[in-house]
Amino acid sequence: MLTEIATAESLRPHTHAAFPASRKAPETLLSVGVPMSFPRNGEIFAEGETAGYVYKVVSGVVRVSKLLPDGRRQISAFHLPGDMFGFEIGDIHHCSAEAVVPTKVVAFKWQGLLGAGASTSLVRELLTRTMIGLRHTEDHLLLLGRKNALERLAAFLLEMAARSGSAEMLDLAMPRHDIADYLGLTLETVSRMFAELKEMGQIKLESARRVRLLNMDKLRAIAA
Amino acid sequence: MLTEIATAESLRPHTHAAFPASRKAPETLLSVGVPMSFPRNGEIFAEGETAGYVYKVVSGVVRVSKLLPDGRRQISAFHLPGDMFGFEIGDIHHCSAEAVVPTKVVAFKWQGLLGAGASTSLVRELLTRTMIGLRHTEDHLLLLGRKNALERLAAFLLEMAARSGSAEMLDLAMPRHDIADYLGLTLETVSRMFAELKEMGQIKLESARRVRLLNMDKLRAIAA
DNA sequence: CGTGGTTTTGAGCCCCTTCAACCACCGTGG
DNA sequence: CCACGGTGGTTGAAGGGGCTCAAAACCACG
Repeated sequence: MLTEIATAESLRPHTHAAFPASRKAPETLLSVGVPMSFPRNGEIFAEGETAGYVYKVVSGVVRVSKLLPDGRRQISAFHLPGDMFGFEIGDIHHCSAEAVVPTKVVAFKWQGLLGAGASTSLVRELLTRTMIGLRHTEDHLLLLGRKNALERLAAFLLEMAARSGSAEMLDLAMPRHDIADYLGLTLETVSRMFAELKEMGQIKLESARRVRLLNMDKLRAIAA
Repeated sequence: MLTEIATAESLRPHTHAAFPASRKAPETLLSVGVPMSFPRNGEIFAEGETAGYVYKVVSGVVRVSKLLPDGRRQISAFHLPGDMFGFEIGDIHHCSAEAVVPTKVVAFKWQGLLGAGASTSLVRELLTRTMIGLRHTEDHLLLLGRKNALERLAAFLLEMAARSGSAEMLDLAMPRHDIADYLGLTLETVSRMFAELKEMGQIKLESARRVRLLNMDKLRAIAA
């Protein structure tokens, strides 16, 4: 999937560029890929900034969020290795993106991908990825608009399990506050719902970030 | 292929083809379009159905929604004339679409649009439209996750005003129940927020569906 | 006029938030 | 080795915003 981009990516070692513009692009098929790395909570781009690049996660976790003027925050997605993010219509980012943990990404120039000589298959690949994002976001609308706190947390745990190998043992990269801003709750409520799922015998908390899912089917029933 | 849709549609009790199935669409890039019309609350497609077409609204209003097993509903978008909807990755619809009022749409075969000979400009057009949908949905996530009832209704009125010519006089096509399912509220709360905006002197209700926006800037401030 | 669908209004309650305190972990330095 | 501060997480008590349940009002249409 996305072979042209993947090729460009694998051709290049992961260096620690501070900013895309600071590196020269090599002459390859789609040579605009630039490896970058960010520390925990490092800002990849901010709402209102000039766009121009799309990003692919190599390692780590990225959160994409929007802010209200008074500081209320909504995280629209967590991105894991292999995911792409940063798609914009105009030249302005209307979301911000930060590294949840130390993270490596590759940045691709949007112009390079969609320029005059862009192959149909590549544009179609971008279309597919955008549609995947749209589907995920629409599912999340249902969660935020209509599910209660327990259902939201169950759905979150199942989503994370599905995306990290579907193992019963789950390592969460993000703190309670991020989970809360993703699920439209407060961190206290998230903590209480963890406790409630534990009471119900559906999960076991090895630590705050390590969760064992004891009964995925039951969790699916709870997630509604 | 032109008759395929018409035949499939006419099998459903509450959908009607607008024009004779034999009528050919003009020979343009989008020459596979089939006009269809639907009565109020007519089902355009349902969650779980086989996909294969994308739709463009000609007249009327369409709501796209998702359901939970117990009947809770979330409307992800209202589509007005000129909008396109029905984009799917696989061959299964994971949303349903219905006409809010008597509505005319044109259906395009997805295969026809993205087939072997598809032009890059057309694929790019679809990409842009999908990205517009993604941006709208992400904005709506913030509304559902973090805004209170009054802010949600103010944002809704402004959105509708902006999309229908930005006039101060607004004609809402949809009932309170649909507005509620779009905003993640109950219809009673929506009604109460209408009353509150009226109390505040921000709107005037000519009738339940006809709203005069008295102070757009103040409404924008309320919508956060 | 009735009639059915839609909208408004009222009263009580509950889920989640708010505010606050406490705890658990961890790297640092005396 | 333990005191120490800082971050992150849990737990408790109280309050409120939106929901539920209920009934009345409104309106288009026969």
